Amino acid sequence: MTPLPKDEAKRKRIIAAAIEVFAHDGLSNGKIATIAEKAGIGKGTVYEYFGSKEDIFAAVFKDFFDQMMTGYTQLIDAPMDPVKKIELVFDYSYDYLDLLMKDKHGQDWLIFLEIFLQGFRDEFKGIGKLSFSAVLREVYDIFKPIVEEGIQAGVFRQLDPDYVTFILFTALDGLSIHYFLNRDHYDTDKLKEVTKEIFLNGLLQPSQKGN
Amino acid sequence: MTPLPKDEAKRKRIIAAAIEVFAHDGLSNGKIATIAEKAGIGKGTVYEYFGSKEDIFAAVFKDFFDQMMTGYTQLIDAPMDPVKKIELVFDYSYDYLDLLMKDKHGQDWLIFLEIFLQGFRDEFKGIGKLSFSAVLREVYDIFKPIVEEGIQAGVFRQLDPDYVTFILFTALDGLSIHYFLNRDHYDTDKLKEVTKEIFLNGLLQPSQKGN
Amino acid sequence: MTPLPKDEAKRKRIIAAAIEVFAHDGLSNGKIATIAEKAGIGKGTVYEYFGSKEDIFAAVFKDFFDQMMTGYTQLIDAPMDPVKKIELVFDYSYDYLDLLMKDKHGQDWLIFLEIFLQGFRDEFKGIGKLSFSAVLREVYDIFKPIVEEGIQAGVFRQLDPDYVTFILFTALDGLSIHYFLNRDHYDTDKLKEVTKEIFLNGLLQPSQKGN
Amino acid sequence: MTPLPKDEAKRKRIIAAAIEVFAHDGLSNGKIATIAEKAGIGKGTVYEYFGSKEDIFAAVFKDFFDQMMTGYTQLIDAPMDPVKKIELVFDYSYDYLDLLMKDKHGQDWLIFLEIFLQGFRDEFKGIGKLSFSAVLREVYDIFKPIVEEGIQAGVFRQLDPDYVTFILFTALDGLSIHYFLNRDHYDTDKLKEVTKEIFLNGLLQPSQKGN
DNA sequence: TATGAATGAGTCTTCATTCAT
DNA sequence: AATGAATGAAGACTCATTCAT
Repeated sequence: MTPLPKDEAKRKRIIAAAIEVFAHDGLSNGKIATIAEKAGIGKGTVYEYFGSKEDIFAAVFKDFFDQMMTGYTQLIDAPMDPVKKIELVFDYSYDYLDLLMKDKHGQDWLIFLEIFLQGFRDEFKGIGKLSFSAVLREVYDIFKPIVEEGIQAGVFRQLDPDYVTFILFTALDGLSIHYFLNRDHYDTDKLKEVTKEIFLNGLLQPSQKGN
Repeated sequence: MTPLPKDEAKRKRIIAAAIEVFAHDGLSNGKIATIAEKAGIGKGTVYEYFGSKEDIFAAVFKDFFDQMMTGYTQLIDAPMDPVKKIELVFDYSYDYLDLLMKDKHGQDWLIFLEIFLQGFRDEFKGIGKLSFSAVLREVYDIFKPIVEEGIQAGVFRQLDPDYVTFILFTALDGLSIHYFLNRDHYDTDKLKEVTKEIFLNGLLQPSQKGN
Repeated sequence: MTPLPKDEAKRKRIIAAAIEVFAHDGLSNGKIATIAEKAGIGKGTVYEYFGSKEDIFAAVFKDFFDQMMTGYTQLIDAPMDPVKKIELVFDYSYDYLDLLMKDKHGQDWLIFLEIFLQGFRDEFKGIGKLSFSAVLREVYDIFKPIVEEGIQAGVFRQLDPDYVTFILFTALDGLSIHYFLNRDHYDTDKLKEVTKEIFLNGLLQPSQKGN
Repeated sequence: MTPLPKDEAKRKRIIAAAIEVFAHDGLSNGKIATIAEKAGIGKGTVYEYFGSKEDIFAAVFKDFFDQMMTGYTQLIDAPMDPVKKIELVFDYSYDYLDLLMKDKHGQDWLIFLEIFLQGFRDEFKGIGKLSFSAVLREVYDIFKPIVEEGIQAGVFRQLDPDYVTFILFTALDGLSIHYFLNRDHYDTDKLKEVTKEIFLNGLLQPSQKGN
């Protein structure tokens, strides 16, 4: 169904255009015609690279997802003590969003949520091809090694690592979204400090305090 | 344009139907005709109560928002020490979602996000009538008194209450969404415990530990 | 799927317009927009009466079919000796086409063939909802009683009535189509005479000749 | 526009592919891309051999027409008495269709009708390049010599040969189409017998009976 | 006040055809 | 001569909204 990509650069251009258009107009309101125009190609050409609008959603999602995860996995895979990693993870979340927003189309990030929502609904109805909840759990698991390492080293409180990971990542997710929506109203450095103060103290063994 | 509702019960029925329909089909795919049918009225009648589909979005949003906030404000206004309040706020978040999901249409909650997204996009484009970021900051502020009280009483760490509030609420928001999407995979009581363990320790003065 | 007809007269008007349009432009090339325009209604209204273009094909087919068959069945059900009936059936075929062609849109008749062709192809592919070969055999059977009566009365040759019926009707069908395509080149009365001369002599017992 | 074919074998392959595709999908739904693929060539190459889709229709029509007529003309040109010829013509019609249907793509025959229909419509609108009614009359005329010979020899009834020819051929055409659509329901040999019984008796002088 | 028939702007998608390689 | 990537005109169908009853 989905045709094989002939020209990878053009495919990227379509995805970039799609992100812009969907971010500006919404998933439903974003028109294929606009995407084509913005990508500088004919309307029909879009269908040489993607089988349908929905396929574009999927590609956009994957693009965003991969890009975002790359940063985290690099952090997590680095040889470093878990406390430092946690700090970096939090810092990175803010920095990544700042980096995004420096870009002309930083707010494009929001369609990630919209695609996710739609995908989740489809999954719920049994229509979806992708299990978004499974994707989610995969994401949590990326952070689990840090937590496990910290707990095993006796640096973090002795809590169930699955639960701690869930709480950490999802809190971080909430933080990110709202920071994204409100970044003008907060000082990033101060926010970073307070965030780390709260989460590290929440996480660390009492004896470790003073860190 | 939007005529005053003559029959408040019917208006409620339309909103309820709209929530169901939008939750199942999405904001764009949800049809006025389906809403009318589910509400047991004629298609044209919907327009006697709402000026447009977008007005229904707004009404649905307000309905959800008010309902959700009511619970929190009751907690917050109660005479109680701030530590206890924070605990209750976290517990309530999980309980509220559990309560929602017991209902046949628990997942309807998700459209809240979708409406928010659309509203935010409109705001960004300067089209929106409502400032969703202002709404957001109002929400944060609901929680600020607890934080301020705790800090002033010397029970919470001496941090900027605005920042603490932001972090607390937005973390809670992330927690809630992901709990909603994954509640089958976690034991609620255990999750409550670990959540409170982390956040309270993150919040409380070292001397208060053991509380 | 197919909505219930609200206004039977309007439904008829749509069918009439569809016949005209399809006859002029072909099944595939005939546009819903043109049909609507010719019927004096909006494009969307067509879909209030028919679920899809294909549904219109079916309705047009049924309309034609019923109309054509009505004439034949009246003939066949009349109390009359079989020889006379056969004569009338042949005469009627020519007369009916002449009648059609007197009408401004006589050539519209041709789409009957096209719908039939498409339906038959769909049946072949297992897609079709209607079995066109079954319809065909039903049609043959309408004529069988005349043949059976003539054979039993000893007026027609002693041949298998199923085969005689098939040959008679299908020959008549070929005659009709070609007459339709070439009527300007033949004198109808003379054609009627020769047709009857050949078919009656082919059908009648030798002793009956001179009839 | 239509370039001269360079490779006659390839041209034939395209026509063969086109027949298959059109027969399976219909004239409008049959795609050039599918034809090219089935012919084992590139899409663009089709246009090296045919100027347009419509040109392919014409080529397909001609191919079919020539093939079908070849059989008849061979029969008709053979030195043989007219009664025998008529018998052979009828037999041949059934045999030819049986032969076609033994082939994997026997039903491809139907597109002949569809092309004819479209051509006739174009002729009616004054667009067509070919006069399909003229083609038709040419076909009738192929059979006329047999009829004339039989009448002149006093073997056939003394009727206008033009009319007899028209009736014979068009009846034969109807017979063929319906036989094609229903051949599973009839015994071919029996059908041949009854057909000849009826048509020969209809045609022959009474004194010739028993022939 | 309630209705639902009518509407047409709007959008995805298809595919014959072109043309640079 | 052969190709297939690119194209955009075209068309079925949807659905929010209107308005006569």
